[in-house]
Amino acid sequence: MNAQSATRKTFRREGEDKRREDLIAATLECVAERGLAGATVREIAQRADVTAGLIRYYFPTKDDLIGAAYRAVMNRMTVQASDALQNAADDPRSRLQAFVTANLGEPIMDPHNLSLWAGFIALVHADPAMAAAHRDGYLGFRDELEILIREALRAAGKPAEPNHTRRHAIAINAIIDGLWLEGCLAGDIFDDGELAETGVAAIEAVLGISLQAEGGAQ
Amino acid sequence: MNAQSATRKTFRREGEDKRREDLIAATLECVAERGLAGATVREIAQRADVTAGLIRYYFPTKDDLIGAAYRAVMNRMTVQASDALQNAADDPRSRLQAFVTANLGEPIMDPHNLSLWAGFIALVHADPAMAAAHRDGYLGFRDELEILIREALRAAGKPAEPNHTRRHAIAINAIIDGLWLEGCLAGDIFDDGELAETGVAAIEAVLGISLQAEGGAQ
DNA sequence: GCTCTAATTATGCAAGCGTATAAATACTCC
DNA sequence: GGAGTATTTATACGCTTGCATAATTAGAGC
Repeated sequence: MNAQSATRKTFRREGEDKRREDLIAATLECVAERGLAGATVREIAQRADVTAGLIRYYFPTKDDLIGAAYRAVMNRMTVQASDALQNAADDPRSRLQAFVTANLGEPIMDPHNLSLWAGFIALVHADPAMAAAHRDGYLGFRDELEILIREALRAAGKPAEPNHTRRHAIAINAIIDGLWLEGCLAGDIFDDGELAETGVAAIEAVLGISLQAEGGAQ
Repeated sequence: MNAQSATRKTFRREGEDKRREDLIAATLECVAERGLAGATVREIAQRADVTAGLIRYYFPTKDDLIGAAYRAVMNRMTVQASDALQNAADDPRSRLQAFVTANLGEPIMDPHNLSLWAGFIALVHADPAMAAAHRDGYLGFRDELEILIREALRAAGKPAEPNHTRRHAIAINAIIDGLWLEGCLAGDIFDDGELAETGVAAIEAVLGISLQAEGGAQ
């Protein structure tokens, strides 16, 4: 009978970094399409065009891969938001507006990102390490936001005491998170850009300033 | 050898409603403690002091049980928030404030609720039935909020056009959701009542009115 | 081109999963 | 108090999962 039926899979030896990235990317695809439960080692491997065993070669356990994927997503979102700042005007108010708008638009506001994020958040309660990772990310985000807020207030000629900026950062962080959530969950029931507009308007109200560079304080 | 070693489990026949509730409660315990992945039929059954097969007697499939549990959580939170309204003063502004404060305090703002909610949200993207269930819940909450907003604006002598109240409902819903999230995830880094205060202040700023009954419009 | 090694494949296993189904039993009704 | 039935237990099956490990091979270095 066919002597060469079971031919062994040919393969290339990739660099360690490249493989890791590919595996993480494949993981994200799986999670995006069928949720965390759909991200099995076999499915991930198939999508990365690799056999399942290789995953263990790069990640001690599946949870490590999942954790790496989580960090990758969070990092990606952070980088994308920072990119928006790079391209923003110099005026602090414009920068804050750009930051908000970036976080409430593509590609950050995406159902796939939410699925990943939610899947991990659900684990935070059970896994202290994951909880710490999350808290760091949250505080980092809020600190970045607080700086933007302080500078925007100053540019508008308003006082920016730590007491107030902390509270403002908490509230504005909530606005961004909440709108991001709404958009990810049911983006189709909102007009294009509606959430970003709503967010900017709400933030302007909270801070009592306009985020249009032209407009002044009060 | 011991003739009576394997004694069959004794049991009581419970009413249908009671059993369903018990099974849902057991499911919520499992999800809260170890995430959705920890909610296996066997674990749930054990916690409800019942054998696994019984679950299928009340729920055609495990997914049905999970869906029922999700609806139960959402319903519970909604009811708790509505209860707060029942006990609130008559003034529409007080009512809105009470609603916000209730959503940003115990027992609604609780890590367990977040774990449950997040675990389910992660499924929304993959499961259309769950997505529909969620959208209904979300829109119901927002509609209730929009009514409170409209009446608060009117009581303060401000115009309340549908265009504006819709936007306000979106923004304020985001504030509540976002702060709820922050509180659930890291309640210990906030002072008692800080999040509720922050939320009320932000909402007052967005609406341009005071929510203290004494204070007037503008 | 040969050798050596690290990267990759292939195979298997034990555990846990959801579900199906038959046997047992607690309760209801007469 | 005996019969009948709806509820519950018990058992088993087929799959899938994550993980381990042995066998292979691509590519680097000499």
